[in-house]
This record gives sequence, structure tokens and C-alpha cells, in this order.
Amino acid sequence: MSPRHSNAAAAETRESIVREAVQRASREGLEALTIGTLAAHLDMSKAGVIGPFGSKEALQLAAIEAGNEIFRHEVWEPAEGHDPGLDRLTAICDAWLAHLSGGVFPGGCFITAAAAEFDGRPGPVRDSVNSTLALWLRVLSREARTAIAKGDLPPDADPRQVAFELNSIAMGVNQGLQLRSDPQAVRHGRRAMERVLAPAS
Amino acid sequence: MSPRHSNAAAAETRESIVREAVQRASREGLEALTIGTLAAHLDMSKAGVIGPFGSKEALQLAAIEAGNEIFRHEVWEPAEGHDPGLDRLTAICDAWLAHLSGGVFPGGCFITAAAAEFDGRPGPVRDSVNSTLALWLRVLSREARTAIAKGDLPPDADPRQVAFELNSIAMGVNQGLQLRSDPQAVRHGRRAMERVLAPAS
DNA sequence: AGTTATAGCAAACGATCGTTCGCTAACACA
DNA sequence: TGTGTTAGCGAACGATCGTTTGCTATAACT
Repeated sequence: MSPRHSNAAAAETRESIVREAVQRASREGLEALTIGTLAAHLDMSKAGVIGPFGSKEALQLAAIEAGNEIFRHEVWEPAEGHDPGLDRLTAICDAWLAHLSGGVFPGGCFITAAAAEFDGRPGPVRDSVNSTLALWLRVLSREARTAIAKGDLPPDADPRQVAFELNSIAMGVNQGLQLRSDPQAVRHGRRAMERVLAPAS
Repeated sequence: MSPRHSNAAAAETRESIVREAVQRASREGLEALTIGTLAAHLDMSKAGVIGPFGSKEALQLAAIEAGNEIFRHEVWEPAEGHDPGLDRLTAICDAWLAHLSGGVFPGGCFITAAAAEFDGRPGPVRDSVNSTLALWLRVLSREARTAIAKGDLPPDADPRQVAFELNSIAMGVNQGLQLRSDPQAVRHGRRAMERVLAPAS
């Protein structure tokens, strides 16, 4: 089943395809991804682009995984070193806002865009986006729960409510930056996040 | 230039096309709209569908306008009778949540979906979505400003911050309902909106 | 009744979509 | 050096995209 000789060059091409796909998809959307234009921008043939994946859908799934990995690296890893709870939550928010405004994805948050695009289209792509987002919300609410247990958030706070609000704010920031080019978007997001994470008084 | 005889039947078919387009676009997206499938579901020819508009882009713009009209009727009009300020803002939020969970658009909030889809694609469609959303945010912040002036919101509150947060929450509710099928989405949204609109203590 | 304008259909247009098929060049192993 | 494997190209596939072009009915006005 598995190839006897694993070729490093092949994996490298595959990565470059996924990288280009993620960049383009963040701007145009996952469904607007086209094998032809992808091939043209990579100076490859269409067959060479679709080959390592087998189908466009498989390429989309690979792009989602890669985008998710970038998000983890940009938002979760910087916060990983902080103490669980409120400290880590604020670190996440800082990294999150920096990520949204940092231009890593030219078209804004990859997962948010994919979520909006596929929320009405059943299938593997939607399932993948859904589970990715669900995992992230669980991470957020887990940290919120720890913060409550530590007394850094009000005892009557709801961890999942906190996660919901932080995620909503991030979506608002993303929209403000990408669609409305609002220079105040990050400031509004930061203020809103601070209010959600206001320590128990 | 203008036709000497305005035909009522023509306008009627045009409306039915736009109606079907809005429904489908809320599920699949504005760009995934296809003249062919649209024609098949309307029992019309492709030429008959595209005829009254001239181009697919014009049809998309018409769909945006119609979706905007539905949103106004569903969210703004029920609140119009209330006193300007906090009273009207809470009425808007009530109607907004009812609209999001009411299934008027089978694929969730039309404008939000279009905003996410076109935020990275310059052109008339993006411009239309942008101005629609900007107008709505202005409405929200105007009411917030009135509420502050009346003393129903803290004097140091920022009207545009309130508008940003309410809009973000609505996006979160929409995502929760459409993508994650979260039965708690509306409850989370209501709690978050109540916190944003908490009267000055 | 005769004339005119129009709504909408059937059919076809070139372009582009995702995918498949042979083939070739390059590399790994003996 | 000879042999086998594979990455990737060039070309073509049928399907479908948005759009255009005659044409035919219907309906309105004189």
C-alpha cells in the first residue's frame, strides 16, 4: 500500500500547492478555488496540481488543515506558555487580534471565511470546518472555566458564553478589517474583549 | 428610453426570480448562484431568467437589494414604533434574534453571508454589501447615541463600539445556528446583547 | 381588425470547469 | 549501467458556465 520510496520532492510540491491554495482561498473563498488558475500561478499543469490530492474537494480539505495549522501557530502557540485561565485567555486575545490584522491571510481569517461559505452546504468540507471551529471553542471555554475556578472571572460566568462572545468579537474584527477597511476595528475588538474578560470586581 | 407600456406581468416574473435567487443565495452563496439551476427551479429558460437583468452581476445586486429589504422589514420595522434610544435598541435586538432563528433565509443572514463571501473581491457587489452594512451600523450607533444622551447607557459609552458589538454578536448567533446547529446560540446572543445594553447603574 | 411592442423560449456560442489518460524525463536501487 | 518507480506535463474529455441570437406567442393600442 504505502510507497516503498518516499520522495521528498513530491511532498515539497504538495506543500507549495497547499500554501498557494490557502492564500487564494482566504481571498476568493474555498469554492472559488480553481485548478486552472492555481496551476497558472504555480507554473504547473492542471494535472500536476490535482494529482497529489485526487480531487478538488481533497485539496480543499488539505487547505483547511493547513489554514488551521497556521491559526494554531499564530494564535494558540504564543499563548501556550502562559498560565492556564485568564492569563492565557488574554494572551490568546492579543495574539488573535495581531493575527487578524497581521495580514498572514491576505483575505482575512481563513476558518471564519470557510465557515460562512460552507455553513449551508452539507459535506466533508463543512464537517471539517465545523469540527475545527468546535475544537477552538472548546479550548476557549476550557480556559474560561479555569479562569472562573481561579476566581479571575465572576463565579456566575458561563465558560461557553465567554467563548461565544470572544469568537463573535473576532468575527466582527475580521469583517471590519476585510470588508469595511475600518481602522478602528482592532480597537473596538480589543475593548470588547477586555469587557468580556473583565476580572471579578 | 423608458418603455411606453409598463407590463405588470414582467415585473412579477422579475420578482419571482429575485425571490428564488435570494433563497438559494442564502444557502449556497451569491457566487454559487447559477442561471441554469435557477431557471430549472423556476421552470423557465436560462434566457428568461437572465433577461430582465442583463447579467449575473445585476441579478446578484438585485438579490442583495431584496435581501436588504427583507432584513429591514423583519428587523427595523418592528422596532420603528419604539422610542428612539435604548427602548428601540432592545426592540431591534429582539427582532434581530427572532429573524436569525426564524428561518426566513434558509441559509442564515443574507447580508452576513454576502459580506463574508465578497470581502476580498473588489467590485460592485462588494461595494453594495459594504454600503448596506455601513448604513445598518450607522443606524445602530445612532440609536446608541440617543440612549447615551437620554442617560440609558453610561455616559462614557462609545456609540460605534455598541454598534460593533451588537453586530458581532449577531454574526456569532448566525454562525452558531447555521454551521454548528447550536441550540444555545440564541440564548448566548441574547445574554451578550443584554450585557452590551446594560443600563447605566 | 390590424399593427406594434414585448415576454420568454429553444438553441447555440465560446470559455472554462474538474478530471482522466498516455507519456516522458528524472531519480532510486541493483 | 541497467531496471523499475514515480512526479509531473500536454492534451483531451464531457459537463456546465454566462451570454447572445433569432423567433413565437401574447397582449396592448389605434
